[in-house]
Amino acid sequence: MEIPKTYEPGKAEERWYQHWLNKNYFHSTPDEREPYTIVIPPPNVTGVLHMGHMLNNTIQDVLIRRARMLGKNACWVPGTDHASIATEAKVVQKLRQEGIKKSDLTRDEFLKHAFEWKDKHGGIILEQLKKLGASCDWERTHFTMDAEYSDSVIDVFVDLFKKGKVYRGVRMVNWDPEALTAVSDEEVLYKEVNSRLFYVRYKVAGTDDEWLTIATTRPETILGDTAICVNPNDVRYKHLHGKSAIVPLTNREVPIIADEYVEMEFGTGCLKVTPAHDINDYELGKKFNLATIDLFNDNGALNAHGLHYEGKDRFDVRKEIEKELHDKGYLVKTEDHINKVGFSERTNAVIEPKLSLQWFVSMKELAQPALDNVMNGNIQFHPEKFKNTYRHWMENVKDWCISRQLWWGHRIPAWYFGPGANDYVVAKTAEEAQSLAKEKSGKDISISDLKQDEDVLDTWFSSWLWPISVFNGLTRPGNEEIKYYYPTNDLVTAPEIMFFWVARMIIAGYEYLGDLPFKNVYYTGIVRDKLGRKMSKSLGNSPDPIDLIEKYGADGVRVGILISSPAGNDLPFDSSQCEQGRNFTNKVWNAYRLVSAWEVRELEQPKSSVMAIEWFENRFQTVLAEINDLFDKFRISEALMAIYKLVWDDFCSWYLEMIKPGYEQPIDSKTLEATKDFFENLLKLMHPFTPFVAEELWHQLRNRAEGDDIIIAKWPEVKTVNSSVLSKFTIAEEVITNIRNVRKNNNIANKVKLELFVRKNKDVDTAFDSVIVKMGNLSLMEYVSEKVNNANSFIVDGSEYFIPFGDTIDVEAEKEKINEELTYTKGFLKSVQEKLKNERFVAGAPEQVVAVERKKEADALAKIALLEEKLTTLG
RNA sequence: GGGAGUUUAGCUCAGCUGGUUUAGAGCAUCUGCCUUACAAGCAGAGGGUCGGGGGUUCGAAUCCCUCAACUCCCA
Repeated sequence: MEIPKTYEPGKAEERWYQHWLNKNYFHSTPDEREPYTIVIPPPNVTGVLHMGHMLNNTIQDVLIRRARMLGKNACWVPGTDHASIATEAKVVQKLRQEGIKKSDLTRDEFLKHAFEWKDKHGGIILEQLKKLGASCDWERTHFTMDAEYSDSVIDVFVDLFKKGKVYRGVRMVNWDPEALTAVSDEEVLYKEVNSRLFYVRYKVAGTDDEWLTIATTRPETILGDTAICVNPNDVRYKHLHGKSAIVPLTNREVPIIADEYVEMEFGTGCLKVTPAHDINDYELGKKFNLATIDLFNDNGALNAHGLHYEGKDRFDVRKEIEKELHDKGYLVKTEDHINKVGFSERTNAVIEPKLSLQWFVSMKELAQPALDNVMNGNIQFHPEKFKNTYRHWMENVKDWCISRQLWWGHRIPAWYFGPGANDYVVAKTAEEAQSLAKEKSGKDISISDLKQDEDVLDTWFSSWLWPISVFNGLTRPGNEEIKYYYPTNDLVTAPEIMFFWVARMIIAGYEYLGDLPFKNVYYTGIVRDKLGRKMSKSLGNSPDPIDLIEKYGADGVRVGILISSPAGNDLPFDSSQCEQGRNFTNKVWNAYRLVSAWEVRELEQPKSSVMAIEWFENRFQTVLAEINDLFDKFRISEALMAIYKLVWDDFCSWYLEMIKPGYEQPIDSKTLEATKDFFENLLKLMHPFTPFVAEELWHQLRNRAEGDDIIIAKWPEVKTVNSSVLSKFTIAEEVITNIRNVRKNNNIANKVKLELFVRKNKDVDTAFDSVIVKMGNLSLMEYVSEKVNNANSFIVDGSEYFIPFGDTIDVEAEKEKINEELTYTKGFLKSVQEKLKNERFVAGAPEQVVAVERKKEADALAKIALLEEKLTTLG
């Protein structure tokens, strides 16, 4: 049967994925084995796969597949997140295209549309993950709005409320006037924008013509001013302390207060204070008991406090008020100014700090165990540098605003029974709420009198329970699965969501199960394009992962994306890396083609093959130990590189060439069997990274019994290494490379057999001579006591090697080469000798270090002598 | 404004508590080969004063200080 010259991934991938599914290999149930668990960072339910997912999920699959081979009960839980803001925005947009306004729908009608949308687009991303080869336990697929999951979210809200950790309060929130919702601090992007600084003068009350000038970037908020603030140390304004100023246009009188918060150098050193519309002013307002005047409607237009500007948008008012201030003589001047403005991550609207009644989680106490257990190493971050960032945040943690003015999500289980600020209860159901309300109010209240809070919970308020709720750890406490799978092992995610998600999962873990949610957190980098830009939909610079898989094969893409992505570093992605990955799968494919084509016969095993096998055995063991170590340290791409080199360089370029019989020659069975064993072990190491081609060749290489699949094969065992074999081979390798160089320099074809004479200057091990003869294509290898004239020569490990080829030798070129080597060696010798001449070095450095330097000196001296001798011979 | 991190070959990165490192790998580059496993390949080669400056030390890519550039987080 003709085996194709290049590996064709498409069909094999589909076949093997289906095979794995049929065999139920991805499914896990608790048993007596050690569990190994990963919960997927749930992608947005309506999302599509992008390169960031590819990186993230490939790493998870590598970890889970290796764990499976190590004999652990591997469980990778997949699922999706309802992503309230993003999904609701998409549904609103889709309805708008159909001419339906959200405001025309009831909550139930809107949710019906939303669920339709979710059913249509939801889960596409999970199907895409299958193409990548993700070995998730699909029977465990969860969605953050599934009934039982939602129960756990509501339970936690009620519980935290009972513990006094959830409270309702007026707070300055980041208001998105477009989405008409509060957004969390983390969803605000600060950008530098060119704006203007307006210098406006306020009259000092009780004077005829004394003015003070303030500088502001937001003149439209003047109408909400309730104080002027100066620095108490500012001599320019000392006389004004305790006086009042008249706010332009409104003619309101406001106090002049003094606080060190004001920077004397900024602007004029006078700050206008608008507690309703700036977080710092709000704090000042609290401190000085100032009035707050809220100027804006929810949509960013001015309300009645805005006087004649009522109903106009904040940015229009900025322009108009500038003109009015100017016309009335209040505007002193304007300056160009660069300041940072917050934008909504979702709608890109300018965020308006706004006082609003919201629900909060009080974080300080909850955060403590989460901080401690990362700092003390119970939970490990990879790379560790992220601990610093984490600590900084956790030590300064602020209360978490968890209410969102949206419909898509978990509705807040608070029920209002009256107009008073405290006329509400928190309960899971209307019935419970009713009895609580009766109790609280002392009145007879019917269910229809209760009005449930309109808001939903922040999406992260459900995803922080992910590692617990996918095992129903809250709704069915202490169940078999939560006991078995929790704490999970490794979490693979992006550093951007360290606070949104990672920190909060840790908090929830300690609060609800008294234990960490995972032992290791592996932070991936951001996938960037060649120009270093973050890959994003809006830039259109992100390749479609599915296209890449079709072009290079899933294995090729997996290798391409992992080959240069150390933990925590950004990954500049270029599709040429996938090409490298595809080439790798093809290389292995062809190695198989070679091995499969040999005809076995009962032959004596050549010496060179015996040595090759002994060498590769040891080489494999060495690299295996390295790979295991790299995995333990989460240095995934380095582990991949080690495997890549082991397969390509050691196995294909060296080992197979060493044992390869001549063209159309048979092979002895011992060598063939050993080779197939090696091949199997290599496939095992490859399998986590390139599962498809590994499974394919596993089955091609040998006839397999039912169920003998590489996905559940046993990861190779580490054995002790005979390092002397390795060092002997290194010398043989160097001799062979030198022979090849002689061929190349003299234009001698590979087919032409050469003679090699060796003058040993010390004991030379001859174990690999047969390998040298074969790989160098020698007709003769002989040990001599005299140097050989008219020969190309080289020195390896103190011995001289001669290849007579008098006719073509280029004496000048040869001399030049020797001189170059001589210069280098002399330079090297000099640096070593300088060290050794230094008495303080000899006295101060450890004995071993000095001994090493002495050996370097001796070797260099011997080499120089040989080189100089060669030069004289050449004349 | 506060904090953290990064800076080693054209690119992406190794190089642990300073000493077999006049610095390694992969890719890219260059040269020669279509040698029947693979040109998606083989063989060989070139390429870095380790961001600049200063210091500690017998010895610094590695430790300290300083300057510069870039990145991220927080306000």
